[in-house]
Amino acid sequence: MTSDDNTVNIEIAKPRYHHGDLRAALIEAGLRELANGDAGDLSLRAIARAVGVSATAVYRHFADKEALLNALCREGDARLAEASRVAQARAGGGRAGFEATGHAYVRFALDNPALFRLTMTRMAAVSGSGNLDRPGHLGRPSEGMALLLANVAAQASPDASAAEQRTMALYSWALVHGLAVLMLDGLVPADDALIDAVIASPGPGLTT
Amino acid sequence: MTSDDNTVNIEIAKPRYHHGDLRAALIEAGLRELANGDAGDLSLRAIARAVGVSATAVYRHFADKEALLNALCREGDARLAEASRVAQARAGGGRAGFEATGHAYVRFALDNPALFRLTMTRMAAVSGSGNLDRPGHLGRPSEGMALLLANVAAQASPDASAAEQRTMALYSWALVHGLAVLMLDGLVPADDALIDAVIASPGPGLTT
DNA sequence: TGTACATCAGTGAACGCGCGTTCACTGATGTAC
DNA sequence: TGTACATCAGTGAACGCGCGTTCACTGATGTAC
Repeated sequence: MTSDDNTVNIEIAKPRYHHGDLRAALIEAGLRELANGDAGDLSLRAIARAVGVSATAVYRHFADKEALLNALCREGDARLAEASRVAQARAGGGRAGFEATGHAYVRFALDNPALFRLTMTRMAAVSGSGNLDRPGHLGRPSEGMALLLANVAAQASPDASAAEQRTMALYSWALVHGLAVLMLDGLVPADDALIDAVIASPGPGLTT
Repeated sequence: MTSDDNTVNIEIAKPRYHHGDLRAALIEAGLRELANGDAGDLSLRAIARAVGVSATAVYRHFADKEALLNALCREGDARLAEASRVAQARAGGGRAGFEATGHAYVRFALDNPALFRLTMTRMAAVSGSGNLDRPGHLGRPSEGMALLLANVAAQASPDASAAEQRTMALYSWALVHGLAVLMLDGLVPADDALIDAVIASPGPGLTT
């Protein structure tokens, strides 16, 4: 101890990961990276680094990078679903419910751009490809979409055929999804009033 | 010439790039790579390789990788515009024109998934951010979108305000764009009949 | 309560890879006189 | 028509980088007796 040690030499515990659920911590860190992050950049090493763990440690919990990303995809879907549930609870059912969940969908995308992209891009592969076409199913391509689609179905006129209802659901999903992506890509200003205006619009309808 | 040279030793001209417009050839090769390709993978070196030229040669024609990708984006937009024009010419104006250009938009996306993604993702940056909000403009966020939007505008009821027309245009764009992206991501089956059904649908409308 | 041992979640070094970009260069093309 | 020279579009070697993944390992934890 001959050194110029006039500072209190706090021996900071090495920022190694010690206790708790590393798997969960990795997912959390992945989400954090996505939050700051440009979607495509996300690397396994960066996530491990963010947790303070060697890259190798990841393989104790995930088969490979793909598996980690898939877990993030599932988490994104769950969070989108939660946002939808909250919106639904506030707005009730019917048209208001549709508009609320639709708005929540777009908002979620704008608030979590990289996560939203990753989620949607991987969803089909993660959950077995899109099942909007499963006969008899209105479609629950992901937990996150279930409420939005249910609201559309609830609105459909009672004499609509199953196919018509399906088309209606897809129509609404496409509308909201497209709005989200256009705003994400900067092709349309990301503006709450604009979101509402579009979702509330009667649309072009049929003018023959 | 002592070797076992019983084959006709055709001295194949080194597949170097010699004549013509390397810039154009690089763009062409980039499009080809995108056609087989998973969007994010596209590398400058791969494109150069595809043309048969050293990676370094690219810098004679583009400032950097970014500039090359931007050129591909512009080309994608131009091709989408061309597809729209063809569809429009076949269908004429009015509702039929909208449906035709809308279908062409989705088809283009399905036929050129990586190019479509790259184009849309970069468009705002390439052409100066989205200008759907330029006052007085219906919006021409890209050459490729102009026709679709024009068709929507032509359909709008004559007493609609500028804001209403704008909303209507965005509505239709979002619908078509969303459909394209959902199909691209495998969340919805990529099916021409389904495209038509959605585009022709009156939509959920207003049920109060 | 104490000891022997298996399990398990981490470690750091190392691998091979392809990337974007720089550098000094070369050889063909075209122009001036 | 011939020579000198500038221009320009390519070249290949090299750079530093971060990546995903493998490997043999270590040290703490928990269980059996």
